[in-house]
Amino acid sequence: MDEMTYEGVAPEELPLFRGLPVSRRTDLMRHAMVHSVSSGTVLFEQGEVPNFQLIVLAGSAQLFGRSAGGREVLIEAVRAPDLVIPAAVLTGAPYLMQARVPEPSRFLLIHAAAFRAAVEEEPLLAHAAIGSLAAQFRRMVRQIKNLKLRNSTERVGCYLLALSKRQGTPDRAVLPFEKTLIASELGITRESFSRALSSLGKSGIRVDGQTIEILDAARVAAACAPDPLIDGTDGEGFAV
Amino acid sequence: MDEMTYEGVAPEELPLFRGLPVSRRTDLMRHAMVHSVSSGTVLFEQGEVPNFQLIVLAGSAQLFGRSAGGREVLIEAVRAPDLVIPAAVLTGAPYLMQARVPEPSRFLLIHAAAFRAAVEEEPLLAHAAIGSLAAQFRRMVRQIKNLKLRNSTERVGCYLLALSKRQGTPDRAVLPFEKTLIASELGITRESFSRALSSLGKSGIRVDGQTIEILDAARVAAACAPDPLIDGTDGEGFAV
DNA sequence: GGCATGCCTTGATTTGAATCAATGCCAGAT
DNA sequence: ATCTGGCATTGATTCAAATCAAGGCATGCC
Repeated sequence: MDEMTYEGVAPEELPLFRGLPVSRRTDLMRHAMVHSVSSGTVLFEQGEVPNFQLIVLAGSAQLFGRSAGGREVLIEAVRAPDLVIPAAVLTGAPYLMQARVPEPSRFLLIHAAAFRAAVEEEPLLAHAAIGSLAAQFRRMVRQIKNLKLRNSTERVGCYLLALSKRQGTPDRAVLPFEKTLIASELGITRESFSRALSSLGKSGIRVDGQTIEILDAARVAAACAPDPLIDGTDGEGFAV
Repeated sequence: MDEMTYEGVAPEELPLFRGLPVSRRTDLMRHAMVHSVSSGTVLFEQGEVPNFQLIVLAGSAQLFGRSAGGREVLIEAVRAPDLVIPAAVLTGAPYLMQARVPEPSRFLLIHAAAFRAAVEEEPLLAHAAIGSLAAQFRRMVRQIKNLKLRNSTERVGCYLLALSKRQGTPDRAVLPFEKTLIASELGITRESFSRALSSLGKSGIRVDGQTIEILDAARVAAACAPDPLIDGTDGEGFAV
């Protein structure tokens, strides 16, 4: 299929809404709309107070942290289906990150007040919000451990191993976005990322554009000490 | 008062339980117990599956991340009254951090399954859990921004400014624990922390043991570029 | 007292990563 | 086909922070 721009779920099919009383769902949908946005769109800026709970129906959003000096780093990518920073929306606190869209994507926007009210009253929604919040919290903890306990080469190596595992291809990994972005996600410069990749060459890694061949995963693991409590994912305990 | 070892709230007075149907509260308390623990106690290890939701009634808990190599860093301190990593308990996923107690403290322990069930069914509890999760998520995001966007001296300077503000003493800050620990929280070595403090001397800071005099907060701020979206706290939106 | 022990500071040195700079390599536009 | 702009690599160099090493200053203990 070409024009696969808009894959993903229809709003009514969201696991988030599964099992919800029909009245509740229609009520929520009255305070909601679907937005299709093109690559590059800024969804919100850091410092803004949330107006909507955004839900990724298709595509993804990238969350950036920016310093006063204008330097910008990728903190997280949110993929469909998930909530975009429920922590800010549910507390009504200003966003700590900017959200941008790296590919054509579709979002469900629910007015913040309506979403908060619905979560307060509806245990199933609360459950979904808790699942999303918990998963996001744990991703942040993993990232902090990664930053504090590993050097840059280890971070890169473990990133590749985790990626290949997630993609189901033990002998290679395809980078999901530009190397510069990945570098900032890993807390290093693009140059250091490039050097880390080439220094992993002696552990059995070959770089070909966005594709990284992993010739000897065991050797990479020996060099980088992957750890399920840092690199793992929690699986789909709570779908949204 | 001497013997102020056990300050803090009584379990029945927890905001968490405020407004809860009495039946629910007694039901929860049947699955709960209060534990008073001495300094140094390990509450749980990273990798363990949670048995209890721990709630800090008095004192605090420190959360550490450990690498395979045995290196250990402070990730967060949880102070009364708050939940200790609801993210792990509510998802049933293994702890990503070890919890230790740095001072005599008192905890309420609620059996994990009972706590999960209660949160599922009781909107008020769900609300409290969401508030705690959201606040903790945001603290992690701030920490990541701090690590990725600042150098070590900036981190130390902003830490001191935030501390003095939190303590209500604009002209000084009292370090809440050993410098080695704070250093690991800030992602640097104790030596670098010490050097950062002395290099902040030329911005108007004097070190006297655990007390740091801030002679000229404006100059420190100029050197370290504090940012409410990194150093701020969200206030007590959701008390637990 | 004297002497461990733990925590911190300071200095010397090394090292990992950032920065600076140049070049290469596309994909898309003309 | 040639130009162009964005991204990536590579090398040279600088710089920040870690590491290594020594000493200081408490506190508690015998």
